[in-house]
Formats: sequence, C-alpha cells, structure tokens
Amino acid sequence: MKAQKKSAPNNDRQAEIYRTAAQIILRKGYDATSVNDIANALGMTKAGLYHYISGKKELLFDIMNFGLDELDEEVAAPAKEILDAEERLRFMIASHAQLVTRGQGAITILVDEVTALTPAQGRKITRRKREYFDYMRGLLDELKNEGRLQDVDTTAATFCLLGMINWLSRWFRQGGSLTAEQAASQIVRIALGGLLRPGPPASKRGLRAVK
Amino acid sequence: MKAQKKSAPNNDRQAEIYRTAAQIILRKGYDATSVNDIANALGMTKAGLYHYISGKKELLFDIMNFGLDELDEEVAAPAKEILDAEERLRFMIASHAQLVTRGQGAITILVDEVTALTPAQGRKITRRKREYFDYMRGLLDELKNEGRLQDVDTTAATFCLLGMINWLSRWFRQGGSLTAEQAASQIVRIALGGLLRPGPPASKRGLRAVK
DNA sequence: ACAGCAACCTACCGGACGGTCGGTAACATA
DNA sequence: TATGTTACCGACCGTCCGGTAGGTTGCTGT
Repeated sequence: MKAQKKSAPNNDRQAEIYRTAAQIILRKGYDATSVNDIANALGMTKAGLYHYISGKKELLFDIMNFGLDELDEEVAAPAKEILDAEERLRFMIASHAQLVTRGQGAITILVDEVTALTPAQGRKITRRKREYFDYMRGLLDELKNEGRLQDVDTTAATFCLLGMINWLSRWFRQGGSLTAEQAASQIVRIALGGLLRPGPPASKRGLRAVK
Repeated sequence: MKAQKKSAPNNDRQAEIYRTAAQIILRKGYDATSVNDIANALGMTKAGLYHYISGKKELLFDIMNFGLDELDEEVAAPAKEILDAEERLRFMIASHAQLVTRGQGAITILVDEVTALTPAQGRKITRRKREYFDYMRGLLDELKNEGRLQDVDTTAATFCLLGMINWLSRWFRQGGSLTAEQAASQIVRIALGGLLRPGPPASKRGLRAVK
C-alpha cells in the first residue's frame, strides 16, 4: 500500500525523524535499535533515511543535543528569572519533571547512552550535562547559605533530585492514575519536604548506620 | 543420580563469571557487550565461556536473578525482622543503597535491561521486581496509616525512593568524596526528611504551577 | 594404565547490522 | 523541453556477533 503524504517539507520531516527515533531508542535502547527500525517506523527504507542523517551515532548525538536544548529553554532559562531561591528550586524540579513525562520530550532521557557516542561527542554531552548539574547544585548551595536547607551534602542531594526526576521516565505512563502535573507535584513535595512528618513519635532520633 | 555433585571449581568459576560479566554489562550495556568481551575479561575465549553458559540471554537472566537474590537476602529478608516501621524503612533504604554501591553487587542495576530478555524471562524478572516494589509500598502504606507519613501518594513515593537509590550507580564512585556509608546515609536523610528545613522563612507560601 | 570428564581451544557458519552506490520519480525553475 | 534538486528506493558490501563443531589438554578415580 502506498501512503500518500503531500505536505512534508524538510524541516518538519527532520523534527519528525528526531521525535520518532527518540521514542524508539527510548523504548528499546540505542544498540538494540537498528537504523532499519527507525526507518520503518517513519515509513521509509534505511537508504531513504540516510538522506537525512549522516550516521547512527550522529543521529543520537543530535537527539541528545535537541533534548538538552529543550532542558535549557524550558527549565534552566526560565528558572534564572525567578528571584526567590526556594521558588526557583521548586520550579526547576516541577518543570524538569514535566518535561520528562511528555512522551515526545522524553528525549532528555537519552542522556544515558553517552557511552554509545564517540569520545569527542561524549565529552560535549557530558559537559552540557555537568553545566546543568552545577547550576542545580549551586542553587542548593545558595539555599544552604541562607540557612534554608537541611544538613545535607549538596552534591549528593543534587544527584538524588535528578535520580527521582529521571526515574520518572521508567514508571510514568500517560493515562495512568497520576497526571503529569500530579506526578511532578509529588516529586516536588517529597524532594523538598521528605516522606516523614516533621514531628515523629519522638522516640528515637539518631541516624543509624547499617551493618 | 542425585548425589552427583558438580565439582567445586565449577561453582567458584561460575560466580566469577557472573561478577565479571555483570561489571562489564553494567559499564557498557548489554547490547554493546559481546560475549567475546566477557570471555576475554575472564582470560578465555568465547567458545571456552560457552562451556559455562548456555546463551547470552540466559547469562543476563541468571545475573539478574543473582542480583535479585542478593536484594532479597540482604535487604528484604532482614528488614522483615524489624518491628518499627520507620526503622524498617530506614534500614531498607540504607542497605539497598549500600548494595548498589558495592561494585560487585552492582548487579542489581541490570534490572534495567529487561527488554533484552525473552518475553518469558522478562515476565519473571518483572514479577520479582514488582514483589519488592509492592513490599516497599506496603511499608509506606503502613506508615501512612500510623499517621507518620506526609500527605504523599505512596506509589509515587516508592518510585522516588527507588529512583534515588538506583541512580546511585550512575554517580557513586569508590574513592570519591563520599564513602558508601555516607552516600547511603545522605539518601536516607533526604528521602525521610526532605531538603528544606521544617520552618522556612515563612514569607511566601504559594505553590506555583509551571507554564 | 587408562577411561572419563571438566575445561578449555581453533576454526568456522549464518545472519544482522551500519553504511554506500547508483539509480528513479516528482516537482520546480527558466 | 532541458536542467537541477529533493526525496526517496533496491541491491549490495564488509564486518562483527552469537553460537556450534570438533578437537586437545590435564586431572582424577579405579
């Protein structure tokens, strides 16, 4: 059968390729996804797809940068305009989480597969990731200086934050019992306020090391 | 012939194979790891390795079960003997986190690569994972009933917990600025108590929705 | 002394994959 | 009508991978 699509200019097609490829790679993993898989999902052949991309690695690299662009534009940049540090943190967590839950925007997660890139590409992606990480940790440091933070290591805390947010992509499903907004708000609540009530039974108050 | 026992060296070698394979797969990913890679790391050839394993997928499946066994033995089982729910949660987070940081025990993380298994194998692993998850959520429910939990969705909270813990494997490095115990204790503190101090400056108290 | 078996090896196979080459069909421009 | 460009396709190539066949070596029990 021949599907007929008339309106498909270059730019739209490119974006469609990124989006489709990102979804498949997100689901099956980079190595397990063949260029053929991506091409077929787009209704074309491998050779046809190579008209748009210059290689499998380059496609991954482009997608990752696309995802990081989104992150900068929708999370980091708007956050920088919020004056209050606590509110800024709240915004970053919530908007980052919502970016992850958006199926198409799930691109961000591909940041995992850095090992599949060439060393040079990997270094570039890692640098961009680190920039974002450092900004977030800096925000926590700021809060700590204001005395608004619990006594926690800000590096570890940043990783915990990103862990919760990135893990969203593993469990959040559109149409599940939680909406994207609800999931994001849960993460904000847990990250900022923790699980336990401020005033516990007041029986034991010591951090226990294990083993 | 039930009395027939496999010779002793077999078992040691088998365990060594699991541990070595797990480390490589953890670092490079399942698909990017060839059977040859694993064999070479063990100082043998591919055909030699096939003396011990029955296939690449089966190896992965065995490793995953091995990791889940560890999780049951070192986290779930001991936890069940702790009476106080809060202390039980504290123990589970800390011991699970430490299991993840132990280089060799890093096996647990392989739980990601379920898609690489056959459907039947995948179902079995997923079932075991879900068992663990359900136990953890049940613990949170218990705490909630006791009124010791903040107002959070226990399912989302469990995922957040596991997100933080599993993410450890991405950033924790032996010999870094934090010891395994310190990292585990940071996670416990953040998960249970949150990032922010109980009493904030009490200036603005509004939840901001994002964009 | 020798059978038996565990623990490897070299050599090879079929298939899948990333990538290329030389087309072609449709449309725009002039 | 001639020409160029964009968007694709079928066929093919070299490589590497999972897996197998059929050995060889060396220990062990009898």
